[in-house]
Amino acid sequence: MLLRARIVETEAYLEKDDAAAHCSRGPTPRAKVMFGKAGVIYVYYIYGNYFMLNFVTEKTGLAGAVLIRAVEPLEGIPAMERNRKMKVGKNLTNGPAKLVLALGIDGSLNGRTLGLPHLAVYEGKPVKQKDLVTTTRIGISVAQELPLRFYEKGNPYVSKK
DNA sequence: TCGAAGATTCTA
DNA sequence: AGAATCTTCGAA
Repeated sequence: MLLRARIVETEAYLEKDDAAAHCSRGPTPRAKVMFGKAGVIYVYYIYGNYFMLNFVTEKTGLAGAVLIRAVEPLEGIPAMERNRKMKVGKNLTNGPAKLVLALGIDGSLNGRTLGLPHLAVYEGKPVKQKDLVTTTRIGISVAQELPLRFYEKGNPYVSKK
């Protein structure tokens, strides 16, 4: 079953001067994959229930990742709805834990490199410059002032506060 | 070891 | 507005 979706909201987590990033306290057991090479998948477990999907962005030895906060479903939507196991409507993939569930992702992808058959990223329909909105990040208690959240203006699958 | 906090979501 | 739920990490 092929599932496809378009990334419409992301947040960046940096190595330097970003206390909200898991890598800010060095390569702990959890955060060490953030110090790997670009293109590695970082999936972590949080709040006793959810997985979050990130892609490592910096070269080996430097830390950094992009959190995928929301996607627009394109193909395999019935399967995604089944994966969510509840009534969802437009809430199918409009949040970081929701999209992980819809796409059938779990911790087994952590540390693996992007690519088929498990998970691949391709260049898709670009976000127009005028529709690219930059704001502060959501759900963190430190470094809240950094403008590191990016989303497509008007897209119904962007997460709500 | 222990305890607090957490890149959230759902229900009431 | 608050609970659910358990891993992670730093301090003791």
